[in-house]
Amino acid sequence: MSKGQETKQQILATALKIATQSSLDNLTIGGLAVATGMSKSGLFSHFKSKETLQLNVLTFANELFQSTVIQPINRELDPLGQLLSLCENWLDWYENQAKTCIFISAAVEFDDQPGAIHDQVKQDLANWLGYLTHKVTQVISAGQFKQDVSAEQFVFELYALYLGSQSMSWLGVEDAEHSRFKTALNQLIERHRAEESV
Amino acid sequence: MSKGQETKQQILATALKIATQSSLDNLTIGGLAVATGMSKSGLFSHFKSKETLQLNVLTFANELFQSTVIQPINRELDPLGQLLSLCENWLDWYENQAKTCIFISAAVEFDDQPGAIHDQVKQDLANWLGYLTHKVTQVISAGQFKQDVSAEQFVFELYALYLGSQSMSWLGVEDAEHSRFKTALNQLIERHRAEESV
DNA sequence: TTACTTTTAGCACGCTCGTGCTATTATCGC
DNA sequence: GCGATAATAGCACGAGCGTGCTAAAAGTAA
Repeated sequence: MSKGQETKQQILATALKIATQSSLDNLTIGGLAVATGMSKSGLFSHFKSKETLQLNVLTFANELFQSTVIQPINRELDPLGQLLSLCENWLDWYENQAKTCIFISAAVEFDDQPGAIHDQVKQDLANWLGYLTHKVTQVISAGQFKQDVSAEQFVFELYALYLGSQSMSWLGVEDAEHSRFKTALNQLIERHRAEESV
Repeated sequence: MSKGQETKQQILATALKIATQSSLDNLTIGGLAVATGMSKSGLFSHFKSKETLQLNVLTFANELFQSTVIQPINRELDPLGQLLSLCENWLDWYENQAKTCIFISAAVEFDDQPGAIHDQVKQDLANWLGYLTHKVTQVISAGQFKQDVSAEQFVFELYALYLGSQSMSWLGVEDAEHSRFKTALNQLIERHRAEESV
């Protein structure tokens, strides 16, 4: 990797940290330059525009999400085990970052603001929910969930719980162990579990 | 009401619309001045700072929330009926606005940004969730929910569904009738309903 | 080492923001 | 109607933003 690519990755790591703590559109070239110890224009020349920078941050976040949430799940577990493992990694994701998920806050911030970033965030979220749906479908096929379970409805409720847990922990109501989330998740799973597999 | 108070309310109505469509901290004095047809400084003198303006917008939103969501519920219904009525009004709230709830987006935008607005939004959300919890407690006391139901856990799940519905409809997955939300809400209620009241 | 390319810094620009100051205009109690 | 008070407009400021342009420095291959 050339020197340029190297510092570019380092810039993006810092940018992701800032964008997560603050927000993707409060991310400022000048602020990022200070945080990385570079000059504003030196940093800027890596990305030809702020929008490109933001898109690169999203790509960087995606790669990190892939490698810390999706990739580490044990493929030898049964489908339900994989789903549960995925949920744990997913919780860790927002816990290890600044208690917020950049995709979710970016979705809120750019919901009204059409453009490339809006589209990208939407795509990223849709991809992730699609992946979850795929996994739930596997659980159903494996006979661990009832056959008439709607994977889409299940994922909706799961995703809702995730959002709720984040919002509640921001309010200082949800505890560090995500008790409310886990209680609800267990009930959600028990409700859908096939009888013979209980 | 004096002329000043009158135009101030009108400004706040416009400001709420903008802040809901866009966001509370993207709300700009200049933009609001154009939207109301006033001069920047003329508008500014109503509020001594931008922060005061934003706080006033929150107060205005609270009053509107009170009068359109909380106040209209029929007090003669039984507790569960009141809770359901509340949920319907709550759905209408974010549906009638720009498909987003200003409190929720403000909570996301100011989660990292300490200050008066952060505190106010947090307080507002906590108040609302507290009110919901109070209502659920009444449903339990009235014997319509099982006696061992945790009102806090119930409200957590209800609130999570609300967030989920909003996020999903932004993604274009949830339909206009909030099918996923309503399906989940029905199940949530049935799960907690006392046997003898089914 | 040399020649070429890539990476970085310095500087300036136009723009928008929040906010003060001063004057003008409208409102309202007497 | 008049005089005091409140509301509004005009204007300017300093700061921060994204973004170009040009030169210097660092990296890289021969």
